[in-house]
Amino acid sequence: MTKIATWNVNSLSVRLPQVIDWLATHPVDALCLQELKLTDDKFPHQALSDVGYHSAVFGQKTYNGVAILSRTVLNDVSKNITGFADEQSRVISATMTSEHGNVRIVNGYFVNGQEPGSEKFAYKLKWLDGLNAMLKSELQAHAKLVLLGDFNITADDRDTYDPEGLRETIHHTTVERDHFKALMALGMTDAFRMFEQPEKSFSWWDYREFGFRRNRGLRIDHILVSEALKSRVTGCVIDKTPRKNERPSDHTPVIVDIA
DNA sequence: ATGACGGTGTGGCACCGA
Repeated sequence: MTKIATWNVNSLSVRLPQVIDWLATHPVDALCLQELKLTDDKFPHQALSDVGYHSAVFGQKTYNGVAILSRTVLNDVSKNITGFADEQSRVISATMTSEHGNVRIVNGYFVNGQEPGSEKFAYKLKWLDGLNAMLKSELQAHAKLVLLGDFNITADDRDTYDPEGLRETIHHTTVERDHFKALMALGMTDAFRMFEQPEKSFSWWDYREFGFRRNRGLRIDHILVSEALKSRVTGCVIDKTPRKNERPSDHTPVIVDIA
């Protein structure tokens, strides 16, 4: 069994103790992090190595920053989207060795986009096009591939607490969902939806207005698996428990099991 | 229509996230 997880930690400096606690109870083979909000030189390699993880890191000051933690050595690490000039540290890819042979991991902190029609929204769509192009070539090189992270997109109306009220707002627009579908069209499957799931399953809740307590959330953290892995996927769950911690991240981990 | 909460960097707040 190989377990791979994703978690937007919203500052690794603040959340490191929670990450280490979580790994103790959920000793996944790989954990992909987003929103490190720290530079490479501040990354806690030693603390994570002490609990058995190698790390590949692409950090940035204040914003963004992504990393892959793995029990086995990570090879062929690449940063950002090939062929897409980006000032922001949003993607890190690496190959992990597993019982299934090599598995390519593409870990992304997708652009938020702020508001449809804004410059940031235009950047989000261009970024998604760039990622799509990169994924196409990654899939040609690596049949067994996982694309995961904070997508900042709800895949459909099941992924939001208020489908009608939030229709065509950020994370909910048709054009964002079309870009999500375009990634799936490359041969990727949303692992979470391969299985029956509780209604109103979310991976993010606003800090404000008791968002978590009222389950006013979104499912925007996703794990997509390639065709070659799909038949081996035996489960995919959201672990809400870290959202109950003191000083939690606003996101919570998602885990996929590959038999 | 706005802000609400939390993180960062810097500064007595502004900016950003989703």
